[in-house]
Amino acid sequence: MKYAEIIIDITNEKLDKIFHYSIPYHIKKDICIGMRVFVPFGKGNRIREGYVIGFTDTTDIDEKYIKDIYNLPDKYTVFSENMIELAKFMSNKYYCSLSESLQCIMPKIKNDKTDKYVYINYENPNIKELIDKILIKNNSQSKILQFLLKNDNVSVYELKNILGISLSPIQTLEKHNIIKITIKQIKRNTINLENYNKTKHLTLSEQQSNALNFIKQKINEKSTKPILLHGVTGSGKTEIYLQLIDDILKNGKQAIVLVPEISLTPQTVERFIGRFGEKVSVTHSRLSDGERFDQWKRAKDQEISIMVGARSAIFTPFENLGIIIIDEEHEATYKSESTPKYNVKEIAEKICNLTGATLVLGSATPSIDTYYKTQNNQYDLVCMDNRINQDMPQINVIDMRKELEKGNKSIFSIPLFEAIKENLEKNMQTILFLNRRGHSTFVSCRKCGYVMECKNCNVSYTYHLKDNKLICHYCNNTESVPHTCPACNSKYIKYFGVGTQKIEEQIKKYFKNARVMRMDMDTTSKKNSHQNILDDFKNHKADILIGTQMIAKGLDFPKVSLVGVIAADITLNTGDYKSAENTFQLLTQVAGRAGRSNYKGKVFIQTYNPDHYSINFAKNNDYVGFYEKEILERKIMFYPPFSNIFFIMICGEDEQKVINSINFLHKVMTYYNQKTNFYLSDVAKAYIYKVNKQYRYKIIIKAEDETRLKNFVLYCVNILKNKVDIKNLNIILSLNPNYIQ
DNA sequence: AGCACGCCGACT
DNA sequence: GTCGGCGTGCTC
Repeated sequence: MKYAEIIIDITNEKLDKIFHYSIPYHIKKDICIGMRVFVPFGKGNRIREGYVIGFTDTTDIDEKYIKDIYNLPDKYTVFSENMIELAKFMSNKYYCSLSESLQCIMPKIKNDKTDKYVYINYENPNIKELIDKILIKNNSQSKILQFLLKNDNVSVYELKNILGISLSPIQTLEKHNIIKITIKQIKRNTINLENYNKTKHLTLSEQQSNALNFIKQKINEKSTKPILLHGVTGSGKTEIYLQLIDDILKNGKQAIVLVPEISLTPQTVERFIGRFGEKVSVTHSRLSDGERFDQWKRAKDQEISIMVGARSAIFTPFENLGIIIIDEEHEATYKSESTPKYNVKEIAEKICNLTGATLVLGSATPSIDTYYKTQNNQYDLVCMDNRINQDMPQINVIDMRKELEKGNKSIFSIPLFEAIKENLEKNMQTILFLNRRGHSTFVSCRKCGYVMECKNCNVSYTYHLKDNKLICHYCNNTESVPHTCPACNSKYIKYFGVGTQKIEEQIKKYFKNARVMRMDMDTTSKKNSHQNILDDFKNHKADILIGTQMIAKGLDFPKVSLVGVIAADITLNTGDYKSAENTFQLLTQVAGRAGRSNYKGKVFIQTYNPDHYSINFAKNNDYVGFYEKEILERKIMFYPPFSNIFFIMICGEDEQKVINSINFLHKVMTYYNQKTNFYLSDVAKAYIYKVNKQYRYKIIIKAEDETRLKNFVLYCVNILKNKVDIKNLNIILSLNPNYIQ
C-alpha cells in the first residue's frame, strides 16, 4: 500500500487515467478505496478533487515526481467497490472518461456549507445584551450580527463570501450561544408524510398471486436472469411491486424503483409512501444538488430502504440491495441523451450482476428489445392478461379518408364527435390526445406558398394562439405573425395543421358548456402546474382534458370513460425504425386511460392509415401479435435487436467546415470498412438540418457486434480528430439512440 | 481544466 | 530592447 491510485475529477481525455500519490502518515489509517481525496495537481499544485480507486506498490513514474495526498474531506467512502467496477463498465461501454462515470454515479457534493443556515439564537435569554456588546466592537463578529439582523435565511457559505470572513468568527458566535447553525430542512420538494394514509396489502387476484409467486420463487432460487412482468394496463402491477419490496425489506435488503420522470407525480409515489412511510425516499429532476445529495446520503446512512425515482436513482448507494424494479420499461427516458449516454436497463443489469440483486422490468407494452430477450431465454417472462376491475376498453379505428369523402373537413370524425357529446351528457370525463402542442403546425401564404420558418433552425414556426406568436419548437425563438407575406406581400396568410390549442378552441366552439383543460409543455411550465392540472381533472373540475404525450401514461382517472386519439399518424410517420413500436405503445397506453374503474371504456383512434399493423394490433389489444410482426420486420431490415446502430453527427455554424470534416470521416470509414464490411450510410443532412444556427450532417452505421462497431467508429473518429481541424465543431456519437435525428 | 513555456508583433 | 498576445503541452 505504497501509493494510492487516484482519478482526478476533471473531464479531459488526457487526464482520463490513474495518477499515483503517496499517502502521508496522518491519513494512512483512514484512507480506503472509494473515498474522495484532495490532491495537489499540476504545475501550480492547485488542490483538486479526486477519488481513490485502488492501491499499488509499484509505479512507472520516477518517485521524485510523486506528491502526497493533501487530505481526506469525508469520513466515509463515496463509492463502494461495486460502484467503481460499475464506473469502469460505464466508461468502456459508453466511451466516456472514468471521471465522467464517477461523476454520474455520485451526486455533486456541493460545498457542504451551502445547506447550513445561520440564525440569531433568540432562545437565549441574554441575547439582547450579548448582541449589543459585540455590535460596539469593530470585528468580524459584529459584521456577522449586523448582516443577520438585516437578512433572513443566510447560509454559512453566503456569510463567508459576502462578508469576506472565515469560518472561525461564525463558530465563536455559535459557541457563545449567540447564533444557531442548523442544517436546512430538505423537505421543500419531497412529499409530506402526513398527507398520506397508511395502506395495507391488497388482496391479490389469482393472476397477480401467480405472478408474485413466480418472481418470489426466482428470487429464492437466486436466479440471475432479469424478469419481465408483462401486464396489461390496469392489471395491478404496482401492487406486485409493493409486495415484492415488502418481502425484500423483511430480508433486511433494500429496493430501487425506477419510474419515468413523467409519472413521478404523487399518484404513483403515494402508493409507495402509503405502504412504507418514512422508509421511502423520492428523487426527481426538480431537486436541487443539495437535496439530491441529501437523499443519496440518507441511503448511504441506511435511513431509508426504498428509493423511488427517475433514471439517476439507479445509482442509489444501498449497502445490501435486493431488488431493482423498472416500471414502464419501454420508455425512452431510460436512455440518457447526455454523456455518459447510458441505458439504465443495462446499468441495472450490471448492478444486479455485481450485487446479486434481482431485476424486474414491468410494462403493458414491453419494448421489442426486451421482449426479444424473453423469447431468447435471456430473461424470464411472466404475464398478466386481465384487468382487475374491468374488461379492456373497446377500441374503434376511424378512417379519416372516409370522413373527408363524406364531406367532414373538421378535426373530429362523426363517431368521435357523437361520443364526446354522449359522454358529456352522461357527466363522464373525456381525454383527447394529440401528440403536438401549439395551435397550427405551420403558417404559410396562400398565394405564393411561402412558409414562415425560424431564422436559426430549418423548421417551420408553430402558431400559438394564446400570445398570437410564432414559436420555434427547437430553439424557442419567437416572432410576431406578419400581416402580409414576407415574400410576395399578399394578405392571405393561412394557418395549417392542428395542435393541442386548436383542439381546445374547436371543443369550446362545439361544446359551449363543456369545461375544458389543456395539458402540454405550454401549460405546465410553472412549478406544480403539472400536478394541479391532474388534481383538478381527477376532482372533476373539468369534463375534457386535452393533452400531449404527458397525459398518455400511467394516470388513473376513474371517471374517464372516453379517450380520443386525434391523429395517430403523427407518431407513425416519423421516419424512425421505432415508429411502429412507438405508435403501438402510445395507442395502447392512451387507450388504457379509459374505463379503469366500473365504467366500460371507449376509445376512438383517428387515422389516415387504418390498415397499419401497429394500429390494428393496438385495436385488438394483441401485444404478442404485434411483437411477432415487428420482430420479423426488424430482422428483414437488419434493425435492433438484430443489429446495433451507431449514429454520428457533426454540427457547426460553418457549414462548409462541417461538410468537409464529415466527408473526410466518411472516406476514412469507407476505407476501413473494406475489411469490416458493416452497413455504412452515405453522408446526409440531419432530419432537421439546421438547429440554433448550427448545420448538422449525419452518418449511420449498422453492425451485429456492438463492441466491434464501437471500436471501429471510435478509431475512425480519432483519425478525424488528429488529421482535421475540428475546432468549433461538435461531434455527436450515439449508439442505439432513442431517435435518429 | 489550468498553468507554464515559448515564439512573434507594437509599444514605454 | 521589453511587454504581452494566446498556441502547445503537461499534469502522479
